Amino acid sequence: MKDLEQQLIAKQIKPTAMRLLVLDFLKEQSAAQSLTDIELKMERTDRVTIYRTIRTFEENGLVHRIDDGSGITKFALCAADCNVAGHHDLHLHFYCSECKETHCLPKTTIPEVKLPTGYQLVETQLIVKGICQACLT
Amino acid sequence: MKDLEQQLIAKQIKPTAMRLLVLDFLKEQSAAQSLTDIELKMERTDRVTIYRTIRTFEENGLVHRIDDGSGITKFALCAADCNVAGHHDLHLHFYCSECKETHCLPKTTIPEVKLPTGYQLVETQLIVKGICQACLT
DNA sequence: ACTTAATTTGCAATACGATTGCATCTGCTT
DNA sequence: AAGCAGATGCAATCGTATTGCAAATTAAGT
Repeated sequence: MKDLEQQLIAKQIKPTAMRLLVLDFLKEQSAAQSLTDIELKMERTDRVTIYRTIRTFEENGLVHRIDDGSGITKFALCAADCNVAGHHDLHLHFYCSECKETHCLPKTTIPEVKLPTGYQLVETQLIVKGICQACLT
Repeated sequence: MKDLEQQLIAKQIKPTAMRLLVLDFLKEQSAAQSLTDIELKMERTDRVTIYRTIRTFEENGLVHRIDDGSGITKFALCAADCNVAGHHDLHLHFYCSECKETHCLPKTTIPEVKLPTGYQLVETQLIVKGICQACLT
């Protein structure tokens, strides 16, 4: 548990019991989780607390928000080298229309986009939909 | 008005008064519109009717749905060469964090993405966030 | 340990977009 | 003109996101 605490402290987040539990939970997940996912899969939880915990995590650059087009916001732990200032998702997200799970694909980089003149780019977000490994077999 | 009717008929949509009004409205917009946008900007409208009208348009490949990450689904007319079978957005969408408007940038094509083996791609969706021309000046 | 101040947590309540059910209306067919 | 199918409008519901407030917990000082 000590390492979880350290991880929170490193991001200037006070390590409360709840936060440790949520962080621990998120670490075990391979797919991005919605608030409802977390609420249902964890025991003895209050939705609002999860909501605020995740929001704190997000503000401090510990998790990033993913909008995979399903209409439900999901969250996943940031990579170790994420920092608060620019923790935009530089990797793409894969949404499986079969199992409805969303996975981060950090290995796959986002190709650079050239915008028409006059547009100033701040963030690029790439969602790829298809069928994932597990569902293909 | 005749051309609007033709446009609906060409997509196998029965040209009712409501549908002509909505199509006409959409044609005048430069930015993608949410249901609420349409409801508020058009007069004498019922949200549900707009909802179903837009859904019909979408199913018949007349408009496409845009999830720009704002949490609110928006819609825009498809380009002329869209067809029902594969009217996935092959262009990218630009979301201005200043004016909150979402514009289609049909001229800018989506770079090809190479997925890890085992993933089967169906659709690619690219949202770029930043500041648009109008808001920069 | 004890008190106090500041966060955090949990419950209730609200806001809002999306969606459905159903009754009515409209327009076309016979 | 009657009948029928689809379109429309209203009421109601669902689910997620979000806020207010009081109780509980944590951190800090004595």
